[in-house]
Formats: sequence, structure tokens, C-alpha cells
Amino acid sequence: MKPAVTIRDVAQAAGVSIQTVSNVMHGKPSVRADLQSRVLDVIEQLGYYPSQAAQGLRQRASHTLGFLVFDPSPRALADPVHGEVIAGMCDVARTLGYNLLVDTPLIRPEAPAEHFLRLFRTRRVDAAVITLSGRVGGHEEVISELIAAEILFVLLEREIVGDHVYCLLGANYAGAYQATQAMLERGYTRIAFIDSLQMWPAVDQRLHGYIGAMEAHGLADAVRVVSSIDWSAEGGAAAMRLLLEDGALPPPTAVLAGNDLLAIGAMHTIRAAGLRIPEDLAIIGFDDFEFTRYVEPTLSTVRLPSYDMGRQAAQLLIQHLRGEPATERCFVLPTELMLRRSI
Amino acid sequence: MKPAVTIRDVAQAAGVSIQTVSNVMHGKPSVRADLQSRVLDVIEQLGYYPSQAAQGLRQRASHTLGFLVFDPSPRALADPVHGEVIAGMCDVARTLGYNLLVDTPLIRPEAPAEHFLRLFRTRRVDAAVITLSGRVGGHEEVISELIAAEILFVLLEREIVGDHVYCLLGANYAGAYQATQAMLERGYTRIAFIDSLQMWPAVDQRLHGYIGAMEAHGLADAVRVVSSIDWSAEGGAAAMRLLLEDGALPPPTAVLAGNDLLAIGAMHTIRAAGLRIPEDLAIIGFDDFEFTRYVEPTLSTVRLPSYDMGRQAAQLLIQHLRGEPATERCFVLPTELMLRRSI
DNA sequence: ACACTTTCGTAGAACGTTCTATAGAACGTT
DNA sequence: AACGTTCTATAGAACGTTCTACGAAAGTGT
Repeated sequence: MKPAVTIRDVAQAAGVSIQTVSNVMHGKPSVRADLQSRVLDVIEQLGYYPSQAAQGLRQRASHTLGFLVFDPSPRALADPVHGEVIAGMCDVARTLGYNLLVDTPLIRPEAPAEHFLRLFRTRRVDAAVITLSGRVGGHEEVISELIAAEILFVLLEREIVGDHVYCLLGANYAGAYQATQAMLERGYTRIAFIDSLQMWPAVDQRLHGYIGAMEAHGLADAVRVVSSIDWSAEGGAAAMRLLLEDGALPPPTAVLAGNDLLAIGAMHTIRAAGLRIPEDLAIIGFDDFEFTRYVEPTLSTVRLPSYDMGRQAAQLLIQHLRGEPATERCFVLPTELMLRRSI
Repeated sequence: MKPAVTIRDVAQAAGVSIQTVSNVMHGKPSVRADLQSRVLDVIEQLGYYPSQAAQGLRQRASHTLGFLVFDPSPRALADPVHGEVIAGMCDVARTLGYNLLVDTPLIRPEAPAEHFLRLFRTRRVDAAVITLSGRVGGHEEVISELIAAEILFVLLEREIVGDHVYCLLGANYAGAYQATQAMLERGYTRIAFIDSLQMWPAVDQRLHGYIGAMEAHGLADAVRVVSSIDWSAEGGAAAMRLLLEDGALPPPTAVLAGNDLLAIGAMHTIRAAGLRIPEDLAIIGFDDFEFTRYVEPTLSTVRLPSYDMGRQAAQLLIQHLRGEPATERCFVLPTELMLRRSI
């Protein structure tokens, strides 16, 4: 790396003061046109780029957003949903002059949010999007630690209130309602829901959306919920077996699964039982994982607006940092029912 | 955000000089034990965190690595392979005291690498992993721009040489060789390869690995390659139709696909033709996309060590930054043949 | 012609850290 | 007692920018 060109070099070469160069860089109007173009020429010619560290030190801002996943497992960041959020944040951040830093924590049980807080305290990030993974507990402590630190952040898929906190939710209730309704409109009435015992607020909403739609159609008695032990395909397969082999009740004719993994597991069970999809048993998943487009039959699912969440989160944070906080603190983003062949 | 605690506050409260606090923070041995513990207590009590900007300014280093995807399309970062690399880099970076910044470029045709170079010039990143996407051209110019800038980076899946450049390659040749051999060992001899017209050096290696294995088994005459128009499942389906409907040659009994998307498309064609997998036609893909585990039958594939690539790349860069450059500049990481049900 | 604002530009301090140079002890050696 | 050597701690400069305060020039209204 060559020695860096500083603002001083530019000022000297252009025969103006340092401050004038700074003003030109920031597009301040108080610079005569001829000086401005002369300075710009010198900047271009010398290849001057302002030092991020010096700017950050002086302005007490790093112009960097964080995307932080509260999940210490090694591949946590590789989750496809996170990828979408990252992409959305990055796009918005770039156009608004911000950068994006991603991290997952090193968790000390007595201070779970410490690692994230350090990023704020050292001013590596000005604000962040934080998402809590289902794979690790201690969420309540983390949230209260973060709020107590008076830090600016967006929490995904969790409804909380706080002075410097926004929350962005997928329309899980409405999405499940819509999916259930789509099944009802096609004449299915014995519709079951596959839930998971691993708690996850967003999926709670899905369950209630399903129940709401059933009740709205006078089918409150037909509500049938079975829980998988976790979020895996195996769990979904086992849950589906429970539904098919229940001696007391006839098997459902349609299933709404809490997410796509549960759905794909259920599909295997359905096929193994010699039933056809969707003729004998229709199924809709949740999350729009990539594989839904490639399985046979293609899996209908409720798509969450992860990319848009990333975009909106970045926008909210940057606007807040610029002194224009939004009036709303909590936003619900619409889901999209992706109708494929499994219904 | 509360007013930040500075090193000065700590020094004053502990009754020592600023430099001594700095030495304690960096674990320098030249501090008496009693002073050290007193300073540490004050740091803990006051909640002191050193300013990243001030450190960066003084040390001329941001202690940040970049993961840069040369692909301006909005969802470029959401690619699952990128997610794995990010996760690997993040894990290593964190344990070595570095942070991870991700970005995709805003491309000006006359200076395609400009956006990335700015990240280095402004010292937002000290070094980066750069990966070129197949969806956009101009790679040669970008690479030469980056090298000319004397920047420290790791390039993924591209073999280049340069003073401050490392390259990390998946063992595409060996992986394809191994996959082909696995088919040959099971008695398949009429093995075809589905390539793509969209150039991609890594896949070129896969093609040659396939050819190499065929030749090594005296089957040079049986080599049969058909090219998809792109990397999509539709392209793979079309290519497979060409193989099945070729009047001059009998259809292959096994297929190695340049990647999993081509493979899944081919699988649809195979099934549509009334053939069974793997009884009538075996198939192996490349890349180990998530969906390979959920399609029917599960798709055997060659897994690239993306996560490990991320880890090793971060390690190489940080060691280089610390003044211990590796002797090798180019590393080939082993692939893993994931045998599932499609063979 | 006068004071009065507006426009344009400058010098110097400040941001919070680490690096350089140096000085006082403490220690063993001559 | 004088002399290097090592250990510990300090003061002050430096990193590259932006902010504050102010001065000079130029445009207004009486």
C-alpha cells in the first residue's frame, strides 16, 4: 500500500485551505465555483480518499450499520433468511453512504449481550439490526441489556417497545390466515397445523392466524394442531405421522406447516403413506426456502419479506441517525402467498 | 447514548498515566502487577471501551476484513455459498480481534473496481476476500485494477498471481474426478457431463476432472458433454432433453452436472421421460445446495468447502497483516463427495 | 459614507488513541 | 562510588479529519 494522500496534500496542491477541501468533499455550497472545480481536479488527480478513521473520530460516528445474529453457532450467518436481510440492508446502506458489518456473538452467560454492546461502545457501528435465533435461549435478558444500553437498533420478528428501538415483523398472522383461507376456498375443511415445541414468537402468530381463519369460517371445532419436537424435516415427518395414524380422528385433507422444513418432512410422510399431493392431502409451508421450488410437487408457501425487511430496517436506522426518527416504532411487512403445486 | 468514557478518564481515576492504561489494554508486560489490576478494576467499573476510530487513526488499520462480491445485483449477497464464506470468515475474524464488513459494488463501467478500492483507500477494511460472480462480466479488468492498487486480498475460485494476492480454490478437478470415478466403480460407463455456456473457471475444472477420470478408465471415446444455456434448472432440463433425444447415440446411464441447479433440472426431465433415478439414470450434482437433501430422490453432490474457505481466507489475511505472510499463495481445498440416493 | 448583513475562506483546537523519546529507580558489576 | 542495564512510567507529538470562531471581502439599505 502506498502512503496515503491526506486532505493536507490536496489543500496544498490546490492552493487552498484544508477546510475548503473538506467543504468541497461534503458538497457545502459556500465554495466558489472555480475553486470547487480546481479542488475536485486535484482530488481526482492525487487520488485522495478521506480517512474513515479520522472522520469517525471527529464526527463520533462510524457510518456503519451492523447486522447481528444472536446465535453463537458457527454457521448462523449462513441462514438463507439472514442472507436476504443482509442483501437488503447492504443495498440501502450503500446508497446512503453507510457500510454494513456483520457479526455473531461470543456469549458469556452472565452478560449475553456484551459482545454486541462492545461493537456500539467502541463505535464500530452506529446502529444495528438484531435478530434472535431460535437455537439459543436467554432472549429476554439480551433484549433488556440492549435497551438498558440506550442503543439504537431494529429488532426483527419481536414486538418490543423502547426509546431507541424499532421492530419489524412479518405479517405472520395475516400470512397464515391467507394461506388457510386459500385452502378453505378450495374446499378443504379438515385442515391441520404443524407447530413446533421450540418456541418462536413469529410462529405463534402463524398458529393464531390459522386458528383465526378457521374460526372465521365456522370451523373452530375442526382446528387441529400437532407439534413437532423441533424445526427439522424429521420433526415434521414425525408430526405428520401422528396426524395420519390418529385412531380417533380421520386424517386431515390439508396441512399448514409452521415452516418449510416441517412441510418437507410432512411431504415425505404423506408420500410414504401412499397418498398423493395435493389430490389426497394439500400442504402449504412457511418461509419460502429455496428448495420449495425444486421438490416434487413444488411446495406452496408463505414468503416473508426478508429482503424488504433489511431495506426498511437500514432506512429506519439511517434516518434516525440523521435526526429524523420515524413516528412509528413497529412495522408489519406483508407476506406473499406463493402458490405452487402442493395445493 | 451516554458520553463515552475515554482512556483519560480511566488514567485519572486510577492515578496513572494514559500510556499505562494503553499498555494494560494491550497486555504489555511492562506494567507492575498491582497497577495492572488497579487499572483493570477501573476499566471494568467505568465501562471503558477504546474508540475504534481513534485506534484506527493512530495505527493506520481498521482491524476489519471485507467480504466483497463483485456482483451489483440486489440479492447477490443472499447466495447460500456466500453465506457460508461469510460465516467462516466471521468466526475466524472474531477470535482474532477483527470485524467483518460485507459489500457489493456500485459499478462504473470505466472503473469497475472503484467502489471496492474506495473501501481500502478510506481504510474501512485492511484486507478482503473478493469473489467474482458469474452474472456479470469484466472480471479481467477488475482483477488487474485490484492488483495494480497493491491491495491485500484473497480471490476465490480464480487462479491468479500477485504480490499481495492469495487465491483459494475448491478442488473442482479432483471433486469431479472423484464423482466420475464413483459412478464408474458402480459400473456406469455411458456417463455424460452437463456444462454451461456461461463461462466459469471453476466449472471448467469440473469438466476436465470428468474427462480426466473417463480417460483414466480408457473411456475417452465415451466422453459426452452437453451445454446448458445458463446455470438455471430450466437450462439443465433442456440439456438433459438433448441427451435423451439424441438420435445418433443411446442415452447416458449416468450424468454429472456442473452444478446442483442443472442437476435438479435434469432430474425433472429424467422423471418426465418415465425413467427412474438412479435405476435407469444416475446423477450427481455439484455445490451441495440445501435442496439436494430434500428432493426425491436426494441428490448426491460434490460439496465445496465454502465455510472452510472463509475460515482459511480470514486466517491468511490476518496473518499477512500481522507480518507473517504465508509462503504459499494459492491453496486448493478438498471437496467432499456427498453420496445420497441419486446414485 | 455609514453600519449591517451575507458570502467565502482561514487558523487553531479538538476528537481519543498509540508511538517516540526520555527519565527515574532498582539492580548487579567493576 | 561510578557505571551500564533493565524495568517502569511519563510527557508530548502524531494520526487526518471536522468544528468553532473569526476575519476579509462584497453586497444591501438608510
